Amino acid sequence: MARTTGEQLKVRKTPHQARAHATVDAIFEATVQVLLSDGLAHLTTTRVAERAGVSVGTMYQYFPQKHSLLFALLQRHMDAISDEVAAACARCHGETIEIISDTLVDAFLDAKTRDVEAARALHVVAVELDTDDLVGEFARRNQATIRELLNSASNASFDDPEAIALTLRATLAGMARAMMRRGTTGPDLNTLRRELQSMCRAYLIARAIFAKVEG
Amino acid sequence: MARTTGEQLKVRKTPHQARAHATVDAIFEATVQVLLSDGLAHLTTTRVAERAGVSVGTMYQYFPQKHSLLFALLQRHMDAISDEVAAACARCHGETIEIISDTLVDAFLDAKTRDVEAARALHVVAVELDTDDLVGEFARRNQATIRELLNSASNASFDDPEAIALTLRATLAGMARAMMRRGTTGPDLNTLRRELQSMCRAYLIARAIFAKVEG
DNA sequence: GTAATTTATGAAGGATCATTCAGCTTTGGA
DNA sequence: TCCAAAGCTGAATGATCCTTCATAAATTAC
Repeated sequence: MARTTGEQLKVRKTPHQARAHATVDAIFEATVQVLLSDGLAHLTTTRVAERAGVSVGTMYQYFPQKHSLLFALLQRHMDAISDEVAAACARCHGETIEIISDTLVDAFLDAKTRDVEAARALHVVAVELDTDDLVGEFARRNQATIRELLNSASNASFDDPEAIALTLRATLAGMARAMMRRGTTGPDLNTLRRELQSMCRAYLIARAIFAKVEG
Repeated sequence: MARTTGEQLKVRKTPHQARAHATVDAIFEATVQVLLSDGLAHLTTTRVAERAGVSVGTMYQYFPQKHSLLFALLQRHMDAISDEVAAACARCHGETIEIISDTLVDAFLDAKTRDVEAARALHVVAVELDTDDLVGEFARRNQATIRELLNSASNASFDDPEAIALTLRATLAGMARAMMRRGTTGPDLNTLRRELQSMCRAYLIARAIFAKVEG
C-alpha cells in the first residue's frame, strides 16, 4: 500500500484563473476515463495528462504526486455520495421507521448507482491506495447520518442506535456492491431493491421499541 | 486492470518431487507475508522469492507471471472459505429457517474472520487484479449454497430463493467487510454478530411462506 | 553407476514510468 | 501598453522491477 503522509497529498497550487480550474477539471475527468479504459494498474501520469490535453508538468503543479490525484478524486466522489444520502435523509427526518427505512434504501442505492462505471473504477482506487482514513471517514459519516435519522423516528426508538446504524450501513454497502458487479443474469435490479427494502424494514421493526399508544 | 488470458495464468510446471511442493508452499506463504508487510503495490517478484528463500527463477518455473501467483493464491483462499461455509450449511440442511439463519451467519463470519489479516491482504489482490470471473464464481457458488439451504428449510418455503440468497450473501459480505475494517472503536464484534443474526432472521421470516400446520 | 529428468540459480536485459526543471506563454490589472 | 504572476511545456533523469536463460545441482529411473 502506498503510505503517504497527509501533507504530501495536498494540492501544490490552488487554481486562481478560470483556465486553471478548467485544467483541474479536465485532469479529474481524464483520470476517471483512464481508470475505466485502462484500469488502475495501467494508469500513468503521462496517459492521464495526454487524455486531459495537458502536459505532465501541468498535472504536477496541482498534484504533487500521482497519489494525490487519485486521493483527491476519491474524496470528491465519496463526498458527493455522502451529501446526496444526507440530503435525502434530512427530508424524511421524524417520519415513521417504515418510511425512514425505504427512503434510506432508495437514497443509498440511487447515490451509489448514479454512475456505476465511475464507482467501479473508484472502488479499485479506494482499495489499492492506502485510504483507510478516507474510507473510514466516509463510512463514519454515513453511519452518523443513519444514526441520527433512526433517533428521529416518530413511532419508535432504539436501544443501540450505533450498532444498528453500522449494520444498516454495512448491509447497504454490501448490496450496492453486489448490484454493481452484477450483469444481466439473475434477479433484476428492481427485484433486488425490493428485497433490500424488505430486509431493512424487517430488521428495524424487529429491533425497534415501539412507543406506547396513548389512550 | 491486468487483462490476462486464462492460458497464461496456468502453472508452467507441476511439481513432482517433494521439495518442489515445499517450494510452492513457501512461495505462497511468502506472498501472503509480503502482502501483509509491504502491500500489493510493493510486492515484487524478487521480494517474494527472497522471503520464500528461493530465487526468482524458481518462482517463474511454477508461475509464468507475477499475476499467476496472485491469481492462484486468491483462488486458494476463496475455495477454502466456500468449502467451510458449504460444510457448515450441509450440517443444518433441513432445519427450521431460524436455525438455518443463525448457522449461516455464524459460518460466514467465522470463515471470513478466520484470518483477518490475510483476508484483508487478499481483498486488495481481488480488487486490483482482473478477477471478475474468479470473484463472480466465488459469489455464485456461495449463493447457490445458500439457495439450496433455503430450499431445504423444514418449516417454510420461499417464492424467490434466488433473489433472497443473493440478498443474504451480499449482506453477509458487506458486514464481514465492515467487521474486517473495524478497529476497537464502536460496537464490538459480538454485538455486530448478533445484529446481523437479528437482521437475517427478521428478513427470512418476513419473506417466508410458512407451511400450514396440519391438524 | 550413470543417464535422464526435475529443480534451482541469479545476473543481465529491457521496458515502464514517476518526477523534475529551465524556459516559454497567457492573463489580468495598473 | 507593459509586466508580474499564473499557468504551461515536455525532454531528460533516475529508479524500479518483470522476465529470461545459460548453467548447475539434486533426484529418480534403469
